Amino acid sequence: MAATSRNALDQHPFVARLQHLVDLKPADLKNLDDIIDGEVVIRKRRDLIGDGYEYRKLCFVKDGYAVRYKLLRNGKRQILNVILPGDIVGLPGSFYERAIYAVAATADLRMSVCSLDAYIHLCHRHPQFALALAWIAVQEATTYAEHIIDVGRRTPAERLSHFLLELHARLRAVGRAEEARFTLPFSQEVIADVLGLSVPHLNRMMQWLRKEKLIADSDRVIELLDADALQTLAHYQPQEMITIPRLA
Amino acid sequence: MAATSRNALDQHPFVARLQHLVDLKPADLKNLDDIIDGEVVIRKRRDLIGDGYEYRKLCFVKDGYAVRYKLLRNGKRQILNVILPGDIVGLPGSFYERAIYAVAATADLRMSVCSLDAYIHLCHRHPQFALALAWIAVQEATTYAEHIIDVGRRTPAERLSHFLLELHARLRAVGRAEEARFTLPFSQEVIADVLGLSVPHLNRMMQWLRKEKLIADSDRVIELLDADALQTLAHYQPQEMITIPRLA
DNA sequence: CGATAAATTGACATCACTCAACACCGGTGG
DNA sequence: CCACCGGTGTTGAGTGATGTCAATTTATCG
Repeated sequence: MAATSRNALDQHPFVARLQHLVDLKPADLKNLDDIIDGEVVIRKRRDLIGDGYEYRKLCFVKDGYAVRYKLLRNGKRQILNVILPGDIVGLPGSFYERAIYAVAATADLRMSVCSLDAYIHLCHRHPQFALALAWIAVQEATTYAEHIIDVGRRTPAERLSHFLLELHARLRAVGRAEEARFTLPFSQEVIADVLGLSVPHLNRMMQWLRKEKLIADSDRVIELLDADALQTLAHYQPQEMITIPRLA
Repeated sequence: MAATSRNALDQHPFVARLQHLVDLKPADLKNLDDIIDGEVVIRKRRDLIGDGYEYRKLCFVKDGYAVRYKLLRNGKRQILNVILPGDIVGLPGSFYERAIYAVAATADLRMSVCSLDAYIHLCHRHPQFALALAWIAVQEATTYAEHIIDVGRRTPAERLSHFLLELHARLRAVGRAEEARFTLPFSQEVIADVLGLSVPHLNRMMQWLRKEKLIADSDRVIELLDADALQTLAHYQPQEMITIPRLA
């Protein structure tokens, strides 16, 4: 796989994301490409990591969508975050003795896979990959932090607005959304489980946003009619991460 | 400060935590010690990082307690997590253009401070520090993830149980708790803002746990009377992180 | 065109919030 | 030594938001 093409990773949304954080030279990309074991495809509605299983890989999502979640005894499900192109599957699961959360594809998923060991080996030789990993983990933690605020203290309408804005920003960062419009890759059931709401109530909030002329949607295409008002409502503020300083 | 004693960091709870993750030699500790700028003390009830300020330091908590939080327009506060000895202040704040969350001491706080730049410089020379940072960020993300499940899908009683169990485990890891007993370093107002509950309701849940003989408490000393039942109730499961693999 | 998933609607019950008031404690200054 | 005060914990009454549990319509996909 490492040799399918000279620049196998060039189009990879994960690489695009990395290059936002740190300056990578072609040689670095080659190093990364060398530890990729291959490509994996997971069909929609399939579980890819089961809660409690041992897993020790990193998967860089090339295309498709998934959710990381936990199922409780009473049948309730909490989705921790949605996984988009450019994200890593296996974080945090691969860093624990056994995976603590499950991951399920919500749309056919294509990923480049490498073993965690190989990646860490690479980190020892090229510390910028270790720093990149740290940066991405911090970013992940920040996404989770906003999510805590959502379910803890934002009203349902605020939560939904916040979710839509953040999703839009993340999709836009990997070229999957237009200026004020994007295709929702998730069902209302999924979104309800992200936001800790019941499906009927989520549906009502969706209608409310439409009634208030904040969004319009048909099928799964969302249009942000008044992004400013949405941002105010949601207490949303875009967060600019610093880039990784170069060696002095 | 770097030279106050030959082993200035020996007793440091952050170092204890590091050594759980990776094998550090005395020379490594010396390297870490060398970039420490000094020690800082923050008095109880003082804000140490303000939301929106630029901050570019890492503070390793030696002693004391704090909370990381966000204030919303309507006056509501969501606490993202509680900060204990061994934790890092400045994560994730220092990785963004401007801090996104505020941090306030809830008890007098002593910390060793270094600049983020210096730490990253160290990472380039000694990649295991970069990996350690990644590991800690992943750990942070995991704590946040459990917190999402708390506020999203656990009932108030389950949340509180989960919080107490997790706090106990984290305190125990740094020698601040006994087998089944610990001193709660936070007021009910703080805990309510952690768990997304109102103070009166949190209070009632506390009473319920007492009534059910799951905990006993006087002053701020909590006794876990039936840890098994608490764990079941809370869907709590201890999470074992893997250690950072050594270079082959 | 049938089958399955997704979105929508409505009636109803209840959990948890709001807004009080009050008890208790330790410290502090008169 | 006592009065005051802020912080903390506790209690109660009332209510509205949000979940539950359907039924029903609409989309999607073989």
